[in-house]
Amino acid sequence: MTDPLSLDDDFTPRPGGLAARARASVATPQPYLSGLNPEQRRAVEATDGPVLVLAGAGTGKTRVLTTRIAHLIASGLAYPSQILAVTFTNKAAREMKERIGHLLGGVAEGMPWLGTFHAIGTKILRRHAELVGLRSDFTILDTDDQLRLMRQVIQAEGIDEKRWPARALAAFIDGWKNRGLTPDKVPSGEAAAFAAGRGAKLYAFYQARLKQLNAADFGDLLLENLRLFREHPDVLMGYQERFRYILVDEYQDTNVAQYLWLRLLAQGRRNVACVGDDDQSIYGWRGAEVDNILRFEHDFPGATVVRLEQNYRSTGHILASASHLIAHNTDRLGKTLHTEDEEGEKVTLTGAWDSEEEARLIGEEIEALQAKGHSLADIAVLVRISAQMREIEDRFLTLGLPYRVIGGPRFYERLEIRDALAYLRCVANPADDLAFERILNTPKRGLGDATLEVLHRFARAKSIPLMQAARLLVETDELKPKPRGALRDLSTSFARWAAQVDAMKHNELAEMVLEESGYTEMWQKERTAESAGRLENLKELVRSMEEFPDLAGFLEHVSLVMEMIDDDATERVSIMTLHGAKGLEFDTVFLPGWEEGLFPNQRALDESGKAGLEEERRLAYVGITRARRRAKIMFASNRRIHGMWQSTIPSRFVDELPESHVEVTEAPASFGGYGGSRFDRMTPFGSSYNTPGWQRAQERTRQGGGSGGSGGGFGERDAGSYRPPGRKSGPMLLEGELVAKSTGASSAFAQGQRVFHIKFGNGTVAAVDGNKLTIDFDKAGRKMVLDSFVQAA
DNA sequence: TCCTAGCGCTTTTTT
DNA sequence: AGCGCTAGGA
Repeated sequence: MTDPLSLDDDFTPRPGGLAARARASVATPQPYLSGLNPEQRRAVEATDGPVLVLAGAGTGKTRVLTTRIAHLIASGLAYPSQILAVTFTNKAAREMKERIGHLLGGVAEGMPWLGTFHAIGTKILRRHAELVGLRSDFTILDTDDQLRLMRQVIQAEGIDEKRWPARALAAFIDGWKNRGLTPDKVPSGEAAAFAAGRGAKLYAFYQARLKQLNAADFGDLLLENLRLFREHPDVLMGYQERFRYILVDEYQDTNVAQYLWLRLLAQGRRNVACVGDDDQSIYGWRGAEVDNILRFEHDFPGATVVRLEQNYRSTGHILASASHLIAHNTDRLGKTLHTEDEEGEKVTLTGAWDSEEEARLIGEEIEALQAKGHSLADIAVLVRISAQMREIEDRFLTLGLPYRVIGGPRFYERLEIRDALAYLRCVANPADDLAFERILNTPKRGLGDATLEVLHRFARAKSIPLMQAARLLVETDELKPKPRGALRDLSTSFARWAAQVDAMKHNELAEMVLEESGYTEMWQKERTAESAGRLENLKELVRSMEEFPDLAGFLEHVSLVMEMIDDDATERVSIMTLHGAKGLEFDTVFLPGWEEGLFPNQRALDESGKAGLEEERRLAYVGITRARRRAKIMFASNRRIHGMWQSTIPSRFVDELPESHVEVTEAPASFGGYGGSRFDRMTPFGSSYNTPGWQRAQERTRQGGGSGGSGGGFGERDAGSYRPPGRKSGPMLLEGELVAKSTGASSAFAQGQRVFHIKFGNGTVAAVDGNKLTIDFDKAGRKMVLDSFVQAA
């Protein structure tokens, strides 16, 4: 990367020359600007008015954002405290803070308004909580609490929970909040969709309960901000004044509420810079509005639009493949990425017989890379759905290949951690009913549903929190002696712990609470491998509390930052979903499971049609563009879905890859899934293929297994023996077409014909579509299969 | 109040 | 297949 403006110190500019003028325009040296390409530099220096930066994958998006902030500060346009910079994830926020720190030498700590939408929303809300009916120490509820609360609301309304599950209500309310809708604004049509028209009413009740509990859920962190800004223009104006510059990361992922929030704040000075990539919008299903980015120029007239198209991450073949694929989408602004990098290795495409073999191939390739000195940390396996991970993990476990699953169950979501946190929440905030309810009978103290019911009634009658109700209730004779004693113990314990909040160090207090409540003991008694792990987690929890000033600070961190930083330094292969991979990059990326139904995901197609397909395609684009040097796409012909083996056909995305940038490699023992009878051409006779299954297969082929190419018998898999050592998978292009393409030629099979399939047994052909057969199997039911998989019965 | 067998559901996920 | 929730019995 050369920059015309980064001058050598020895170089003396010719008076009046370009360099001299450039230098003159830059009053102070700005070393942070050097190394930016012209577009990046434009995005950084366009400080006045709205700016939209369309940043393709790997084009230096974060660099532009951080440099822009550094530039604003260094050139005196704003103090760090006058810059609002929002991201979606804590990780992105952390990274940005670090990088700004590097650029400016440690002032990142002075960026109080750099954070996630939710963190900043919380900060603002705490300052003005009383204006929206909360106290400044309000609790932030997680999904679990939310659900429990909604269940209560549904029950209180006498609605059948079977027909109208809390989950569904949660989804509705979430959706409404994502769109910035308060209960009174919910369109009547939608409100009617839940519980026969009572949707909006339930939403209103739920909101009222939140206020009673002095709590906010994630959606509220933004929604209540909107309400605050709308009802109190003076407050809004204060923030408009303060935030001279606003920067937004991943703008394509913003939902309506976030958009409205930004618009309100940006209305003042209009210095808003949004960075995003419409081609990487993959969160439509959770309310993200690609429209926000597509509409930016309309919303902010006179906006400067900068396209970053120079890719610094991937090789030519990888970039070309990704670009060709994404070009099949129609709803996009359109960018043409280019790279100065070499062409590199072609993207590989490999078909496997089934998902087990697919996992095995991945394992083998990784071991081969490892043998060549590649670091496992530079390798990732990206899957469409988490369920795909299991087989891959199993394989890695067998091989002893260290791996790390990213985005799995998170630390703060573990059962024992939530329980422990519930205890701490009760200590910190005795009015936290949801937390109290959670631990009332954990560990078992004989305080079951019956007691809880009494407690609830008592609390409701007196309009007091459960904790207080418990304290009063034990003085009455409403409870039987046994539960009364247990409840008294618990109640006095909490009083004792609460009295220690200011006296003790919070982590020591936590340890004491977990000990005295019998919670630790509960797991100690279990003595299983699992319980040992849980105890370990509890220790880790207490340890991690040290980093925070007090209990309240710790609890806030937990609710907003649902992650723990993993400091394990072992090099590992990363396994994660495609969604989880956004923003990351690896030298080598494996992309298994490119099959119709799985990817593109059938459900996405069913629920969202063309928009769903395009989002799936963007996901594929995100997947490929994570790779720096090697992208390896794979598909299997059989996959276990919900425990049942299913025949699958290759993803349409496979057809959409550009042939000239892709190399089709053969999976040695997988036959089938390919359009023609490649067996005749490909068989490496005289090689070390000599397993019984192989020989039987050869026999059958010689006997003439039908012109569709008989795959029968090739599924024989005696693990380990069929993989000929040392034989390299060779390229395989069939008549210039990628293997998975439908041949268009009609199949040798006819409707009504009896056929045999290695995995599904006998069946009858129900329909023929080119080389795709729909077969009603006697045992396995109806499946769609490529004809190369079956033979005449 | 607790335990367990059986039932139904199953994309993606942040905060 | 596997998990979480619920209902029904001990």
